[in-house]
Amino acid sequence: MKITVDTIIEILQQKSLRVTKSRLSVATILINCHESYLTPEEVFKKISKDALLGCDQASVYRTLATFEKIGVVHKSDFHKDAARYKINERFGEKKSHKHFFKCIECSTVEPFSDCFISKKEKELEDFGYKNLKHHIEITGLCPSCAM
Amino acid sequence: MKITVDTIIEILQQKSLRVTKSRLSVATILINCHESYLTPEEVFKKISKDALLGCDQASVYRTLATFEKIGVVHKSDFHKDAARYKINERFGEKKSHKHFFKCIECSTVEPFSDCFISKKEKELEDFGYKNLKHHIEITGLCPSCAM
DNA sequence: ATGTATATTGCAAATGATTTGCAATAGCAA
DNA sequence: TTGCTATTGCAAATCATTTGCAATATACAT
Repeated sequence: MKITVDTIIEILQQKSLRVTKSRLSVATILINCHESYLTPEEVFKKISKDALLGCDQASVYRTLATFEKIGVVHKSDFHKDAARYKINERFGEKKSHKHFFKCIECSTVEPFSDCFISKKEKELEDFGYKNLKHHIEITGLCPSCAM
Repeated sequence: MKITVDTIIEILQQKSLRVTKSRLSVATILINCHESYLTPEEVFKKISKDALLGCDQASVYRTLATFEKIGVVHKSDFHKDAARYKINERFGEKKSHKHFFKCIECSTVEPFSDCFISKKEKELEDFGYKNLKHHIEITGLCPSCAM
């Protein structure tokens, strides 16, 4: 099933976590931005712009950490400036992931598709590892910086 | 060839970068710790303990950035708390890389071998990308946290 | 060797993301 | 509605990293 705010409410209740305005606000923003990773600050700004939503910046951080723990979002540490979070589109079904290329000269970050790691994950799962997500970084010089 | 302090001196001169006490100090520490990734702070502390070496903490950061730019070290952004640097054992010959597994519960980080990404890198090289290095992260729950 | 130009350093202060303490508040179960 | 306590908002604290700037050291030409 595709994740919705209602799904998140259910998951919170199931884990005995309270359904609060802060959590609903963060959930709403993440679900409306399903296509991209957002920094905590971006989430906070989007919430602040919406009259129906509201959440303190510190609580955005706390909520994102909670959401990561319960598997609702995927956290990426690749961008050094700030963490990025993205909703797990298909919570409980499939793992979401993204691959990036980062140029060490101009810092351009661009995503690319294709994935060779699923095999490794299956291996780890056999050893008892769970909820695996992966992330591949390739750094180097992009064509324009390489010239 | 295996990299040495002398190799680094040559590379610096070749790039018209000055050979300074700070750079030699950082180079010495990195080469003596070829087995592991070090944070800038760890590099700084090791330098401070050695009577023959010396470098301000800010210069450790500047030097590591310089070394990354000229390809002498590999920088890893995987650990969120601080960046990690490791000497490129075989500068100019082969790319170095490391794969990690990080448990989102206990934060244990453990390396694993095997690499599936070389193919993707070759593809990127055909498009003009250069000096490619890669890094694979798998996060999730390790066996003891998964129980 | 000596002088010169400037890259690099050390120091201290600034930055900026993230975390934390704590009192006030709001979910939720009874 | 009441009571318990998880969660919040606010402000201050943290902590890795960066930066401005004057002092210094390196590399190169004389």
